[in-house]
Amino acid sequence: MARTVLLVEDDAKMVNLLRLYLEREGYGVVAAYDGPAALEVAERTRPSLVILDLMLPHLDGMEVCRRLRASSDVPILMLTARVDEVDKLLGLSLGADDYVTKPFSPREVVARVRAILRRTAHERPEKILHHGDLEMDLERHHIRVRGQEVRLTPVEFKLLRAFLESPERAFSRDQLLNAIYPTHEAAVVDRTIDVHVGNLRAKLGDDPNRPRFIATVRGVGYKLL
Amino acid sequence: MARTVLLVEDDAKMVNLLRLYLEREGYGVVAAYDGPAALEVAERTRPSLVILDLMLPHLDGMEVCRRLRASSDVPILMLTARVDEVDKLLGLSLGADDYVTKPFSPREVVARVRAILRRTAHERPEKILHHGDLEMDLERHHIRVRGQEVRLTPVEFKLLRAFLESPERAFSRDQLLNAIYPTHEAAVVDRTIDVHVGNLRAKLGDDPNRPRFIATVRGVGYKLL
DNA sequence: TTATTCCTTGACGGTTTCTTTACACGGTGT
DNA sequence: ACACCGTGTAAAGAAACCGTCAAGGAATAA
Repeated sequence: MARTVLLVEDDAKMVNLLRLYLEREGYGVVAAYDGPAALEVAERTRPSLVILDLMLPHLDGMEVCRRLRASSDVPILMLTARVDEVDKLLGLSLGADDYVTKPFSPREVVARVRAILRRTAHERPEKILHHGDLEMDLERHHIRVRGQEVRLTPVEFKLLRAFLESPERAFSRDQLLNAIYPTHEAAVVDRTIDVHVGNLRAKLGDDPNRPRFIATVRGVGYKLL
Repeated sequence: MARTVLLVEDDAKMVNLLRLYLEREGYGVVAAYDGPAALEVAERTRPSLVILDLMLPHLDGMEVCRRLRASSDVPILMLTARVDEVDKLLGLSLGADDYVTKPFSPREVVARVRAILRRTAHERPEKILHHGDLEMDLERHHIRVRGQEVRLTPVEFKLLRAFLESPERAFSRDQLLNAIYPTHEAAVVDRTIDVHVGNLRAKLGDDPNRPRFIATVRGVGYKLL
C-alpha cells in the first residue's frame, strides 16, 4: 500500500528535509509551493495525507485547508510558525487533524504522519476510553465510575467524551460547545456549559472544590484531571 | 513502566549531577563517556531516551546522533554549549527531539526529559514553553517552577506567557498590558502591571532585589532573565 | 396525545481576581 | 542633605467568575 503525502510548503529547504525523512519511511512525496498549486495537485494525485504550512504565498494555509476540506476528507497536518497561532487553529476548528509548531524536528513530523495514517487506516476508533476510575464504552454508550454504571444524558456523554479524549487538557467553554454541537447549528450561551458540567459532576460524585475528575480552570474553562 | 535514560557525556561531574536528578524522578540511568561506548550501550540496553552532549571525545555528538538514528528512533535530547542558532537547527535536522544549551540547570533537563517522554508516550506533542526552571504547558494551562506546580490567575498566566515567549526581552508596561488585553478593550493604569508582577514574583518565589526570574528594568519595565 | 426527561437561560450569592490608591523605600541628581 | 522619581507592596472597593437553582420550552418516550 503506497501512501502518498502532499507537502505544501514554500521553503524549498524544508521541503527537501521533510521529503528525505518521509521517503526514508516509505511514503511517496509530492510537493506544492503555494496554495493554488496545492489544490491542483491534491485534486490530481489524491494523496493519503496533506502536510500544510500555515504561511503560504498567494493563498494562506487556512484557506487552503478549508478548500481541501470542501472537496475531500483527506487528513491534514498543519505546520505553524508560532505557538499562539495554535489558538487560532483550535478556535477556528477548520478541520486540520493535527498540527506541529516550528521549530520542529522532522522526526516529529514523521511520527505524526504515521499516527494519523494509522488512525485513518484502521478506521476504527477506540471502543473504550479509560481514565483513572472512569470508563466510557462508546459502542454501548455506557459509563462506569469505579466500576459502577452511571446514566448520562446525551450532552453529558459528549462532554465527558471530549474530556476523556484529551485528559488534562484545558478546554474553553467554546471548545466544549463545539464538541457538543459539531455542526455549529446552535447558538448557545457558553455558560450553559457550566450547568452541564455541574450536572456531570453531580453524577460522577465530584465536588467542584475538591475535584477528582473535572477541575475548573478559572478564567479559561474546565479540564479532566 | 521503568524508563531508562542513556546519558552520553564525558564530564563525570555532569553525569553524576544529572544522574542524581533523573533517578530522583524515577528514571533508570545508564551512562556512556564517549561516542563509541554510547552506541554500544544504546544497542545493549535499549534506553527510552538518550541525552547526548554535542561535544564528545572520539566521535562527535552529531555523528553519534546520526548513527543512533540509523538503527532506532529513540528520542534524543541534545546538550549544546553554544547558543548558536545554526547548531540548534543542525541538531534538529539530525533528528534530535529537543536541545538544551549550557549552562542549564539539572531541573531543566529533567523537565525536558519528562516532556519528551510524555509526548512520545501518547504520540501527541505538547505545546510547552521552557525557560530555565520554568515550564509552561499551554494546553494543560499548567505551570511548574523547579518541577513543582504553581497556580496562577489568568492575568498572571498571560503575563508569564509573554515573558516566556521572549525571554530576556525587556517589556514596557504598555507592552505587557497589550499582552494581557489583546483586544485593547480596557483602559488600565500601567502601574497595575507592577502589582501583577509583584504577585507573580511572590508565586514564583522570586525576590525583586535578587531576581532569578523576573527582573526590573528601571525606567523601562520588566524582563525575564 | 400525555408524561417525562432534557436543554437552555437568567438570576442570585459567594468567592476570587483585578484595579486603583496610597504610602514606604531607595537610588539619582542637584 | 534634599527633593525627586521610579518601584514595591498593602489594603480596599469594584468587577469578574463560577456554582447552583428554578422556570420555560424542546425533545423524547409511552
